[in-house]
Amino acid sequence: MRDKENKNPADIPAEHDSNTSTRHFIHDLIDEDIAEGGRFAGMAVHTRFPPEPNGYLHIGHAKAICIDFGIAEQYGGLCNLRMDDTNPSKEDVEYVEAIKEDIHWLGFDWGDRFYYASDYFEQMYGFACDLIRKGLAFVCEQTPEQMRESRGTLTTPGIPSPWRDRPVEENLDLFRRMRAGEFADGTYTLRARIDLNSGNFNMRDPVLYRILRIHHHRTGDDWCIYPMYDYAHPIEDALELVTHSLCSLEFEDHRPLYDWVINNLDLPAQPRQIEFARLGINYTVMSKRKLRRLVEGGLVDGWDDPRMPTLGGLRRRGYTPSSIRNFTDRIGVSKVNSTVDYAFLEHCLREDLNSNARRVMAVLRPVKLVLTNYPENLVEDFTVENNPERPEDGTRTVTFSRELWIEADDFAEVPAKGYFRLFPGNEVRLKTAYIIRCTGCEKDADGNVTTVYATYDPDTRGGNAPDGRRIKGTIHWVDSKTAVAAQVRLYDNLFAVEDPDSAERDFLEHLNPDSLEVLKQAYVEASLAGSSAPLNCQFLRLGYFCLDSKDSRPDALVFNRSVSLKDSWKK
RNA sequence: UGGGGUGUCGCCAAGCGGUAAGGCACGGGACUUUGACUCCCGCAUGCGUAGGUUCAAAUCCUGCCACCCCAGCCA
Repeated sequence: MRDKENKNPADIPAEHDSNTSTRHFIHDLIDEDIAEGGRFAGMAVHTRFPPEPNGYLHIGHAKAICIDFGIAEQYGGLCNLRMDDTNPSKEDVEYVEAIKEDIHWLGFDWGDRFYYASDYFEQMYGFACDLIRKGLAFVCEQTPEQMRESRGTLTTPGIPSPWRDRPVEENLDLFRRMRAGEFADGTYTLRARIDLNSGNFNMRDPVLYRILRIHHHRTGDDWCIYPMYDYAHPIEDALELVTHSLCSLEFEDHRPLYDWVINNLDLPAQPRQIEFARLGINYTVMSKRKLRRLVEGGLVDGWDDPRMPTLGGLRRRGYTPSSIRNFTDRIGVSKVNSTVDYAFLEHCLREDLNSNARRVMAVLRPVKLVLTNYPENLVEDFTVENNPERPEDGTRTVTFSRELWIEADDFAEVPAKGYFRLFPGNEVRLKTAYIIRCTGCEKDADGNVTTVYATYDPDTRGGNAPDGRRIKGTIHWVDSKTAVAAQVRLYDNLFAVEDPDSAERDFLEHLNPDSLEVLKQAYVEASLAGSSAPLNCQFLRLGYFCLDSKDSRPDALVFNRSVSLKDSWKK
C-alpha cells in the first residue's frame, strides 16, 4: 500500500518494505498537498536539510537527514543541503566539510544543490526594504532590555516600541545606514510590525535584522547586519523552490511567522513548514551544548569518541550507515516527544553485522589452556567458515597446538548451576578443533587461575564426536603459537542513568565511571595480523568489534567493541 | 493565568466509527560446533480521565488531568 505513493520503491530496503512504520503523517500531509494542487501545482516535492555549521552532526540529525532526503527520494523529488549560516558568531568553516562528509557517509547526496543562507544576503536585504515600503517593518532603537520589557508577558500584551510608527522613508534611510555601518553593534534593529496582542511572542514585532560586526566565514566583512532565522529561513526555502520545510517541534510556534514572511513577500514559492519530534535516546545526551562540554572538559576523547552519539563517534564505534538508516526508519516519525531505547539502536547494528561481519576468534581475558596429551611440537591447521550466515564468504585457516589461549570466563573451578563450559571433569568442544576434557587448573598465590589443564580426544578432529555423544559447550580459542596481541576497548553507556537531562543535578554528575574499559593484553587469531581500518568483524561468542580508525596500526591492533552479542546466560 | 503541541503495552509505533498491526525489551520452548543467529509461543477486555452521541467509539462531541515548547538583537 505504501508503494503506491513511493515513486522509487526500489530504494526502500526489502527487509522492511512491508513495514508500515516507514509511512507517517508527513506523507499524509504531502499527499493532501499534491492532491489539492494549489500552491504546489506542477512542483516536485522539494525538501532541504539546513544545519547551522556550528558543530558536529549527531544521530538526532541523522533522523532529520533521513526524513528530509528520504521523503524527497520517495516522491521522486529533490533535497538540498544548505548551511544556515546567518549568525557568524557561532559558525566556522571547520564544520562545513565535516557535515558534508557525515551526510555522504550516511549515503545521501544533494547533487549540485549545496547552498549557503549567506548566498541570499543581498536578496534578503531587498526583501526587507519591500517590507518597510509596505509598512510591515520598522527600524527600532530599543535596547535589548527595553525590548524585553515591552514585549509583555504570558498574559499581558506587548506595548508598542516608540519607533513603531516611524515613516517609511526614514525607515528606509536608517536601514540603509545600518547596512552601511554607520551605527554601533546593537544600537538599531529592523523589526517586523505584526501583532503586539498575539499570544505568540514570535508575532510581537520580532527582530528581523541585527547589527553584528563579526567576520563571517564566507562573506567576510561584507556585511555588518545579519538576518534572523525567522526572517531568513522562509526566504531561503522559497528561493530554492522548497515545497516542504521539515523541522522539529520547537518551531511550531514559529510557523505563523514563517507564513507571515512567505505571504508578505513576492517570492517564487510558498513552502509549507511541517514539524516532527526530534530524536531522544536514553543513557545519552543529544544537545550540542552538552556534547561540547564533554569534549571541552576532556571527559571523552573528542567529538568522535566511540561513546559519543555523534555520527563521527558512532562511525568510530563501528556503526554502519545502513544500521543507522534502518534505525531512523524504524523508529518512525510522529509529533510525540519520545525517547527511544538505546537497545533498539544496538539491535539494528547487530542485525546488520550478523549478516555481514566476518567471524574471527579472539580472547579478551586470556587464560592458558594446556592439552597435556597433545604432541609438543605438532601444529595443525583447521578450516573455519568466515560467516555461517553467508557461506559464499568462504573459509580461512587457523592453527592449533598444545598451548592455547581461552577466555577466563570459559573455565570455572566450581561451576555455577547450568554452566556448561570448562570445569574439572567436563567435556567441551574447542570450536572446529577437538573435544577436550578438563583435568584441573593451576592458580597463583592470590587464587587466580593461571593455567587450565585438559586432554584432547584425537578421534574428534574438527569437533565431531564419532560416537555421536552430545557436547553442550563450544568455546572459542586462539593458538598461543600464532596469536596476535591486541588492545581491546570495551564501551558501556556514557551515562549511568536513563535520562541524564531530566535530573535536578548537572548531567555530568551522571557520567558512568565505567563507560570505558581497556584490555591491554588480548589475543586475536593470526588472520588479523597487519589489518587496518575500516574493519568490522565478530569476535566469536563475544560481540562485534572494529579496528579503531585513530589509534590502530597494522603492527599494533586496537579494537573497539561496537556492541556485544546478546547473552541469555549472563549471571 | 496567554499561545502552541502531545497523550495507544516497559520503549518506539500503526490505527482515520465496525470491535487494539508491527518492532525493541522481557518470559518460555525448539534448533545449534557462537549460551549468537533462526524458528515457535506468551506479552493492552485495554487506547490519560469522566461523561455524552451511536446498533457499534482508541477513533465523533464536551469537560477535566498530565506532560512538552515559547517572553534571544540563537538556530
